[in-house]
Amino acid sequence: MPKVSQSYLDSRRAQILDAAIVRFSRQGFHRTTMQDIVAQSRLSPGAIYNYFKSKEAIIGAIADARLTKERQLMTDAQNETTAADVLRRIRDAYFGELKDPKERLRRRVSIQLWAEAQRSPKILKVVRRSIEEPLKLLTGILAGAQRSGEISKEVDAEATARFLIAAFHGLVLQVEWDDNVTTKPYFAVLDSFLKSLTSTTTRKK
Amino acid sequence: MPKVSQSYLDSRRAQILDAAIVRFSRQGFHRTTMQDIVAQSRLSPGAIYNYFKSKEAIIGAIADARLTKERQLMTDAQNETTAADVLRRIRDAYFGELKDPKERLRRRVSIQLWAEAQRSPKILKVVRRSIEEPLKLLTGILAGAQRSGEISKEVDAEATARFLIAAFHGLVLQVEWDDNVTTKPYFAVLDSFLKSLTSTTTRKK
Amino acid sequence: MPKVSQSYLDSRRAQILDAAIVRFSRQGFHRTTMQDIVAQSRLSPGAIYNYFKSKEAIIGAIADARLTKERQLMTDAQNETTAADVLRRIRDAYFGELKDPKERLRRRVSIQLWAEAQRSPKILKVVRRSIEEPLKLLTGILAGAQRSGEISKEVDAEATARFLIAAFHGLVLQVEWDDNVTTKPYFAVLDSFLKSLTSTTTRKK
Amino acid sequence: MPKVSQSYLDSRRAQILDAAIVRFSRQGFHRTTMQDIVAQSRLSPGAIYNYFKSKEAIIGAIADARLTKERQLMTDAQNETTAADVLRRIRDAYFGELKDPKERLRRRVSIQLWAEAQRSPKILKVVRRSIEEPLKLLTGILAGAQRSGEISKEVDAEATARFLIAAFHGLVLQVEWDDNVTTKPYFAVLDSFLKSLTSTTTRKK
DNA sequence: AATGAATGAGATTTCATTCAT
DNA sequence: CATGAATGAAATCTCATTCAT
Repeated sequence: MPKVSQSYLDSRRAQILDAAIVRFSRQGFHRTTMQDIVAQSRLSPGAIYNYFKSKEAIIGAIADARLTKERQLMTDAQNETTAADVLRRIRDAYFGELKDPKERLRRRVSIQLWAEAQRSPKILKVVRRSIEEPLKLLTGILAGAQRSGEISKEVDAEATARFLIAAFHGLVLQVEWDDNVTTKPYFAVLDSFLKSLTSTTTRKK
Repeated sequence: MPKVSQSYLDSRRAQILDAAIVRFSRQGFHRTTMQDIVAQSRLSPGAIYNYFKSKEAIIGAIADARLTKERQLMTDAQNETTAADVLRRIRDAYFGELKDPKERLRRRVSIQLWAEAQRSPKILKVVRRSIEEPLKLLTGILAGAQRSGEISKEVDAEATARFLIAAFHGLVLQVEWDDNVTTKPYFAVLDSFLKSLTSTTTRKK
Repeated sequence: MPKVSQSYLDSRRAQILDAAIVRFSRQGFHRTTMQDIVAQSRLSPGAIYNYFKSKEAIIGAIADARLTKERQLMTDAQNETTAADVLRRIRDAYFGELKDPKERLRRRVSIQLWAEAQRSPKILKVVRRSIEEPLKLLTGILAGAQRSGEISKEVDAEATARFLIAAFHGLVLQVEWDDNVTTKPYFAVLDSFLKSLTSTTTRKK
Repeated sequence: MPKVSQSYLDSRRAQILDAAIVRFSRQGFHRTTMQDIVAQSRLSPGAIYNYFKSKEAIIGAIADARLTKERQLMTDAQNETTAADVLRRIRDAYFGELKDPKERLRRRVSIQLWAEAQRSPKILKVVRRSIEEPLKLLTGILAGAQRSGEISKEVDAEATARFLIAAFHGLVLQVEWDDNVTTKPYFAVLDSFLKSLTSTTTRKK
C-alpha cells in the first residue's frame, strides 16, 4: 500500500491501541504478548511495529491517551458556573462512565498503569500528571468557592481535593473487584461530604 | 535428608518473602526474575523451590501475609470502646505506617497486587477479602454508632465505610507517587468528614 | 508505465549501488538493512526492487563492478612495454588508490566480500576470478621477463605472482586497520623484492 | 546439576566455541543462528547463554582465543637463537597449519573477523592487536639481525615485517579460495625474499 | 516506475523450573 | 535440604520482500 491519508494512519494506530486495551485489561501488560495484540488487531507484527517502536511504547501511548482524555474532561467541567456545578460535573463525568464497558476496560488498564508506574519512569510521569492536573483544578475550584463564601474558609482546599481524588481512585478499585458495587449510595456519601464543607458545618469552633 | 527445626524453616521462608518484596516493589512482579529473588535472598533456585512451588506461589504468599496482617490490625482495633476510638485506631494503624520504609515496600507490592488481581483468580480472592473484611467491620462499627446515637441514623453505613476505605486506598497511591504528600492535612479532612457524620450535622433536615 | 531513458536507469542503478557501498562499508552486509539502503539512496523500497531483485543481488552487483574495474586496470597496465613498467603500473594503480576515500569504502566492501565468499557460491566465483585473472596476467609478465632475461630463470613465476598479490591483499588489511600505515616504505620493500628477482641475485648457486 | 569443577565448565565453554567455529566457518557469523550453535553443540539455548551473554560475545571469545594462540606461537618462536631460525619457526608454525582441517576452520573464521572488525570496535581491537604484536616481534627480530650483521642495514625493518605479515594474510585468502594452492612454491619465494635481505644482496650500492 | 504500508517467517534472548549431585 | 547448571518454550522484535495504489 502506497502513501495513505493521515486519517488512515490514525485509524490504524487506534486499531492497535484498542486491541491492546482489550488484551491488557484481560491479561495484564506482561501476560499479554505482542502476538495477542497482533491477533486482536488483525494486523501483522511488522505493521504494529511501524506504529509503535515497542510494547512499552504501546503502554505509554495508552497512558498518554488517558491523560489527554482526562484533561478534556477537566476543561469541559470548567465551563460550569458555580463550584458545586463544576464538582458535580466532574463527579458525573468520572462516575457515570464507570459502567460503560469500554470505559471499564480502560479503568482496568489504569490500575495496571498504577502498578507499572513503579518501574517505568515514563509511566510514572504520566500517572503523576494525571493526578497533579486534576488536583490543581479541584484545589482551585475549592479555593474559589471559599472566596465566594460557598464553603468554609477553614477547609484545607488542597487536602480536600486530594481526599476527593483519593475517594475516586479507591472507588475505581472497588467497582473493579465487585460487580455489585453501585455508585448511587457512594454518590450520596460524597454529596454529604461536600455539603459538610459549607460554611457553617465545618467551622472548627 | 537433614531434619531441621520449624523455626529454621520459617526463617528461610521469611527470608525468601522479604527478598521477593524488595525486588517486587522495585521491579514489579513480572520484571522480577526468580534469579533476582535468588540473588536478593542469597539462596539458590533449588532452595527457593523447596519453600514455594512457583513464583506465583510467592506472590500468593505475600498477598496472604498482607491479609493476615490487616486482619490482626482490625481485631486489635476492635478492643477500643467507642466507635470514634475504633475509627481513630484503624486510621492511625494504616496511616501511621505509610512512612515506614518497610511498609512502603509492602504498599508498593499491594498496588502490584491490585493489578495482578485482574488476571489471577487466586489473587483476586485475597484482594477481595482484604476489602470485604474491613468493610464489614467498618460497616458494623458505623451501624453500632448509629444505634448508640453517636452518628446520624441517616448515614448509609456501608457506603460510608466504602468511602473511607476508598479514601485510604487512594491515599496510598498519592503517597506512592509523590514523596511530599504528608498525611497530616489529609488526616484533618478525614476527621472533619467523620465529625460531619454525627447526629446533627448530616441530618437531612 | 512511463518509459525513461537508459541513462536515467543507469544513474538510478548507480545511486543504489553507491548508497549500498556507503552503508555496507560502515555496517557490513548483514547489519545493513534494505531500509538503510533506502534511506541512504533516498529512494523507496519498491524502487530499489525494480533495479535489483534482492539484497543479495546488490552485493553481487558490487562484486561484479569490482571485478570489471580491476580487469580494466589490468588491461591498461598491459600497454606498458617492459615487465618492470607493467609491474610498476599495476602497483601504482592499486596502491595509489588506497588513500582515495571512495576507494577506501570499496576496499572495505572487498574485505566483506572475502568473508561473504565463504557462504555464497556466486560471490566466491567472482572473488576467485578477481584473483585468477590478475594471477594469470602477472604470471605471464614474469614468465615473459624470464624469457627476455630481465629476471632470473630460477624464479617460480606463478608462485612469485601469488606472493605479490598476497602482499597486496595483506596491505589492504593493514591500511584498513591502521590509518597511520603509509604505502611508501612498503613500496620500497616491494621494489627491492622485485629487484631481487633479477638474473644475478636470485641465482641459487 | 550442582556445583561442578572448573574443568567441567571450561570444557563446556570449549564445546560451545568449537560448535560455533564449525558453523561460523560454514555459514558466516550472520547466517549462523543461535539455534545452529545449539544444535551443533548439543546443548540448549539457555546453557549457551550461561556461558556467553550474546552471540556477539561468542564471536568476541573466538577472536580472543585466536589472539591468545598466536601470542603463544610467537613466544615459542622466540626461543630460537638466530633470526633466521626464528623466522623459519614462525613461518612453519603459520604455514604448516594451513592444511590442518581444524585450523582451516579457524582461518575461515579469521577472515570473517576481518570483515566484522569493520563494524565492531571490540573485534577491531583484537584484530589490531593480532597484527601489532607479531609486527613488533618481527620488526625486533629483523632489527636484531641487522645489528648482528645477518641482514643488510639498509633494510627498513618495520616495512619488511609488514610485508611478511601481509604476504601471509594474503596467502590465507588464496588457500581459502583455491584448494589447489600449495604452500611449498610460495615458501620458496618467501625464502628467496628473506635471502635477498642479507647484507650483500640488498646493499643499494 | 515509484511509493511505502504491510507481511510474516525467523532471529536472539529470557527465564521459570528441574534434577543430578 | 541445598546447589546451580541445564532445559526449552515462549517472548519481543527485525527485516527482506511484496503489491495495491
